[in-house]
Amino acid sequence: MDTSPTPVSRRELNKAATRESIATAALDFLRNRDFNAFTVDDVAAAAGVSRRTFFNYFSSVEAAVASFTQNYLDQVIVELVARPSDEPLLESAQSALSAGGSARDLAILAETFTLTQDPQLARFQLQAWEECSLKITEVAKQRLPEGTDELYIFALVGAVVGSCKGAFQVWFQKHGTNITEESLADLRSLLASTVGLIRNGFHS
Amino acid sequence: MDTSPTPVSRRELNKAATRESIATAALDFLRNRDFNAFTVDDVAAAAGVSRRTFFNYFSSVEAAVASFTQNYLDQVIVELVARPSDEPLLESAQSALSAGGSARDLAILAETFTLTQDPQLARFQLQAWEECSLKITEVAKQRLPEGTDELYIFALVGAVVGSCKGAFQVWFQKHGTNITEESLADLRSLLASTVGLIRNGFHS
DNA sequence: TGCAAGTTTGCACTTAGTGCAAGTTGATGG
DNA sequence: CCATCAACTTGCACTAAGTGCAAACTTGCA
Repeated sequence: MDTSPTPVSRRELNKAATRESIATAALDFLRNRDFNAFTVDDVAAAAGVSRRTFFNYFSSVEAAVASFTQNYLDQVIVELVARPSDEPLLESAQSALSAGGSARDLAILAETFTLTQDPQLARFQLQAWEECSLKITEVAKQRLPEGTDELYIFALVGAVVGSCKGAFQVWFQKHGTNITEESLADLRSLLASTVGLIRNGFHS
Repeated sequence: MDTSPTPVSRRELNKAATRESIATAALDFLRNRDFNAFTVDDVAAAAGVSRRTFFNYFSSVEAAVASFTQNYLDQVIVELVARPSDEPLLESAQSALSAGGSARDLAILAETFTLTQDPQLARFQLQAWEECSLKITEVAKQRLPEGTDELYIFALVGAVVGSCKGAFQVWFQKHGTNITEESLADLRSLLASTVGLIRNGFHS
């Protein structure tokens, strides 16, 4: 457990570090400067990398910032596919959401709900959720019995992802980026309630 | 009914015509050329307008194309707020969705599910749905009894919008951009089923 | 008719994003 | 340890996006 089972090459480590460094630099600029008061060159310089390398990693500053949200949601998907495949889908979803991704990524995901004054950034965040939906749809198609109605699958995934996004927003309104054991417990509770509503219906 | 009740000035008519002309030109280019084989200058020229004017109306080609989706969803919202305010929300939603917006906007909305190979366009489409969610949230807050749980509202709106988006996708997979009385009836039926699932639950 | 307010346009400028070729760095086998 | 190859980084040059500004033009209104 102490030595990583997959021997990670120095190359991969470097790439990961560079990626991280760029994303962090981008986030810092977004936090501290006015929304449009900096350029890609600034971010690249702060990350200790050439402008060209920046674009080798991300197609824009917004994409770099959205990578945190991507990471978080990807982690949730990993948890989801790790669930036993005979477990009911909504239970798997709730477990995966409770397990969650890294606390740091979650904090940044929450923070980006405010940084979303910048419409271009908002669009990239939305795309992260959309890709999450696509991946979940794949999982759902494998889990649900052969020949399940397409509408059921698409509506289910859309409803789960859409309402959970809502739950994250409500959670952030209450707790801000303040991640503690209590606030995380509250998040789990909100997500559980949400999944419950999806399962049992909103009954208008 | 023959003369418009609100006297629309020539100014407004001109602006609307220009806007329409630009959006249509943008859509045509997207249909006929390869995704990145044309520029804003091309679109502006085709619309009979200067490059600068293009940017007075839309911030990008993608925004121009997404305006059709915007229009359609805005129309649905208009239908929604027109419903009696004592009607249960989910019934209002279903009626509004059945009434729908213009058939042309709907056809284009459907079509954009394929044009979505272009990620930047996809992001603008997602933003249209997101703004739709925001507006519905406003309506929901006014309709639901004072003091309704925030989570309930956000989850409900997220679930409705997310699952209906799914329904539109399923519908488009079946019918393409072919809008007939039959296909529209099928769309209404799909949306009704979807709202039913939201109301009564997915029961995993 | 003539003035005020709203719209369009051209121009100049900064920045985003990309292809390409040359330079650097890490992995690998002798 | 070195030679070699593949992967990664960088600089350069270029196209096109997007914006501020001021001049020209349209429309509304008295």
